[in-house]
Amino acid sequence: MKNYSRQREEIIKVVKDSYSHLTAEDIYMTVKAKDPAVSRSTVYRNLGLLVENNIINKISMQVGADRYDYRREPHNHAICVKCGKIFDFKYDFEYEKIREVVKEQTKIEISNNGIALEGICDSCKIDN
Amino acid sequence: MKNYSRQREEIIKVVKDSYSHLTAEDIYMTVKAKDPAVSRSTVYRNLGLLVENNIINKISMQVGADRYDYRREPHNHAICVKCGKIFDFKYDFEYEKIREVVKEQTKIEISNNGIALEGICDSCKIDN
DNA sequence: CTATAAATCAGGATTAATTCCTAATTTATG
DNA sequence: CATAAATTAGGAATTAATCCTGATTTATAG
Repeated sequence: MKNYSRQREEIIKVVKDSYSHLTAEDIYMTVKAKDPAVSRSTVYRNLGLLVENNIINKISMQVGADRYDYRREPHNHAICVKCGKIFDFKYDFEYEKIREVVKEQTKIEISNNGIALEGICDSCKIDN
Repeated sequence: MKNYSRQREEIIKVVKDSYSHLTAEDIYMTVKAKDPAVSRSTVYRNLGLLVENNIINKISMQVGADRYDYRREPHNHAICVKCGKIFDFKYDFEYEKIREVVKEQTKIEISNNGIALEGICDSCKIDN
């Protein structure tokens, strides 16, 4: 992340402007609409850099491709492991305290911007 | 999960006896040591069934293959997104209350057996 | 028991998502 | 303006997981 690039700016913009949870492919298609020369590897490389620099979050999924969202205020995700739908939910976790406890017990510096939980959504429960 | 199978029993045993977080490949290799005829697809198919039936947990990773662990008392995971190491940690989450809140807000029936957080572990922080 | 149906299997082909590689281009630096 | 550093496009390669087919095993019903 040392030099400016038009492509990276556009990728950030796409993720920032979307309030949903996009896949790399979604982002690639959207950027490509504006800049047809952009390549998939540029999208993947930049998404990786942006995650490393805590500008966006990566959500690893049990089903389908990873998702990305722009890092705003902390919020939580409930993910359906059948269809991959992601819902935001509110819950008053003590993020700071959790971070400290984890650091103390495991030496891991947590980067999560919320807590992700998994289960089965309503419509997947019906048609099983 | 209607019929008995020797292969499935052995897969359960491997996951149960290991107190670490195994990949499908780890499990395949261990089962194969006892039963050289077992196939990879049998391992994948059964792991899927066992997850669906809440006998084991699947941990989706930002790096490398998914991991599996036997479903014992609830416990939490801190995962290094660089090297993929998984550490257990203790924290007194109100699992039941969280489950209710998520159900109410999102209609998702949570299956998690604990909470997973991500970050960078000590040794990955040093050699970056 | 034996016949039939249902579930499971092995082995390998296929797919999906991501990473890696290379030579060309762009951006920063002095 | 010249050189070094960062980034790119495009496509090949890799990885993990799923899917397919015909054979085998297990359960069920007579």
